Amino acid sequence: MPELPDVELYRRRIDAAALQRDIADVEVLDARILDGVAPDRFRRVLRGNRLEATRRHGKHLLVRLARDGWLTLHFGMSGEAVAYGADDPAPRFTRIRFDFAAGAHLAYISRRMLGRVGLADDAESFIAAHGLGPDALDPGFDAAALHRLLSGRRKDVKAVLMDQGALAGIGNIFADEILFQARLHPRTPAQNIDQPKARRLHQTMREVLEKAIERGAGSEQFVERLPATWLLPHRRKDAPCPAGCGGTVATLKSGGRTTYFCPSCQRA
DNA sequence: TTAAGTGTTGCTCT
DNA sequence: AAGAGCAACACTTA
Repeated sequence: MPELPDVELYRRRIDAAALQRDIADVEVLDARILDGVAPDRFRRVLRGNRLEATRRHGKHLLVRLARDGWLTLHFGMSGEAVAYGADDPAPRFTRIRFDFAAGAHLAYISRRMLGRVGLADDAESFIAAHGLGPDALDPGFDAAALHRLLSGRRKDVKAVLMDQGALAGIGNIFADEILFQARLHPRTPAQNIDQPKARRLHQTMREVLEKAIERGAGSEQFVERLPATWLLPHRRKDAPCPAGCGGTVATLKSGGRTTYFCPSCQRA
């Protein structure tokens, strides 16, 4: 379930349960998940090491190691990081298991195998190498920066929001939610968004992402904890518009992704 | 049984 | 050149 808010939850899980503990062993259960590093080297680097600090950039989670650089985690469409107790079994679809000396475990889970885990020398160069734009919640990424980003582009606003090279962290679900709450049609050409609209979009973006983090995005109960006025709990074709406008939720395809929106309150 | 899915990359066509 | 469309990746669920 990993977009920015979900990855933020996984980051906090690691902070709470895995930081500053000696790594007794690491088991790579499926080597296909490793990006550019052989399982034996991965294991050698991690064993006896410690996770010192976490940092999130968009949907990427970067973990500084006590020695030898950074561990990089990306969760694809069906990934998760879960801490669990010494005597508990590893969750289903665990692809990498970290065993801490004190007995606790950390599981990197990826159901569809679309995530990637690797090692990097340096967080900044990793971000640059992946061509990532600023994190969507970076305080420096303000309304003016968003407006600048949108202004030269003919692409749909939704496509820009989801473009990790433009700004990092937003995927299909949260792009729909942000545009719904900002009352913008997903097909609006980016360059048609003027400064006041960009300001509103920016504020909505921050509110949605921050509220999602606060309500536990990535956890099982997340959707139930959301205000009923959000689109997310009503992502079904023909559902009544949760804003109460009287319209019905419709779908369209954008970039091969299903887009949910309310045609009556999100005018083009 | 078929299809669709909270991501990304790489290719093709315009 | 920018952008749209599509397949591929792997596997579950509706």
